[in-house]
Amino acid sequence: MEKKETTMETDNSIGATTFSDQIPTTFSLSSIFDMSCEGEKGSLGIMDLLGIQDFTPSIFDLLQQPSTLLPPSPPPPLPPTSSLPESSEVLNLPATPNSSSISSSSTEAANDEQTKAVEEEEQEKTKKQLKPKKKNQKRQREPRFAFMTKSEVDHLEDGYRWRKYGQKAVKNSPFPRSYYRCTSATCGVKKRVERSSDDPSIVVTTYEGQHTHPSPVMPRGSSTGISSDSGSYGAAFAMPMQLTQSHFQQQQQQQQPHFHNLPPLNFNSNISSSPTFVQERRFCTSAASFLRDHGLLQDVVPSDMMIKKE
DNA sequence: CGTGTTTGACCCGCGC
DNA sequence: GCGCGGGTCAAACACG
Repeated sequence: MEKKETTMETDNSIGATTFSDQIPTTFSLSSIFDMSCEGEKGSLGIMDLLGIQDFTPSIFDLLQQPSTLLPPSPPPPLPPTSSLPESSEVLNLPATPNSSSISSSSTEAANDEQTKAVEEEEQEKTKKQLKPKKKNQKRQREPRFAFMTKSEVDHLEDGYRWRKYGQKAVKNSPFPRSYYRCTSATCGVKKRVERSSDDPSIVVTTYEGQHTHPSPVMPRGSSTGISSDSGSYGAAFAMPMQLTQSHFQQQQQQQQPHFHNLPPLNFNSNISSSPTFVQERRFCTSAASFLRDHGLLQDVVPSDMMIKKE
């Protein structure tokens, strides 16, 4: 296709370079939970799943009642998780995000070799039948996590480098959905970014997959950065933290030597005093309920931030 | 030149 | 089986 003058000035094309100028003055992360229940056909209902109508009226009111941030419906029933790769979608159980025993990580590692073999077989088969660029293999679903972020920018800086590989119009929404992929060659993490049609100030970011590498953006993040054992959970959970830190970096125009990828739910006291972080803590509260079964969590999350969701 | 974005085409899964 | 819509690909392009 002949590319004409690219006059696309979509507000979602904000790059990392311009992001710093558009840091939201108010950043309110509202909720996070498993999006694995999101069906292929139902992805359009993200807002519904997220209960954004309930969210919209007053995030702060809701923040006063963390329990209201929980998904309106209980987590989807877990199909028997055999070693089949298709089960990856249901692996986003409340696995320990900050421990190496994360189930999705180990399971995925175990599945990886099996799935690779299967994939190669299928690819070889289908290569002859289909265009090389297309794969006939069953699409595998990584664990997904969605954030609702009150922000003016769509693409939130989360410490990783992303390459946009697609943009689609969303049905019943004036805002497009953008597809990003981690630029690391070995990392297949993707994320989707879309704006709520109900409340344009709300950005829904959905992470899919696990980072297999530390954050490349953070200068000293390798030691405590998000590694394979935290994966997407880490990315997902660290994102608001990083944004918060980035936010304050922008505000204070100074470098913080500890600025790096934080492990999930590793609350850094240096930023915990900020008003924004209070919101982040609320966010993490919601996340805590999400991860309620994991021992290490109690070590880093104050008990009053934990929610029993039964 | 390397990296990231744009965008139309294509594939695939699902509902009817 | 067909159509719709979500998701992905990849060439062309933009930019530093």
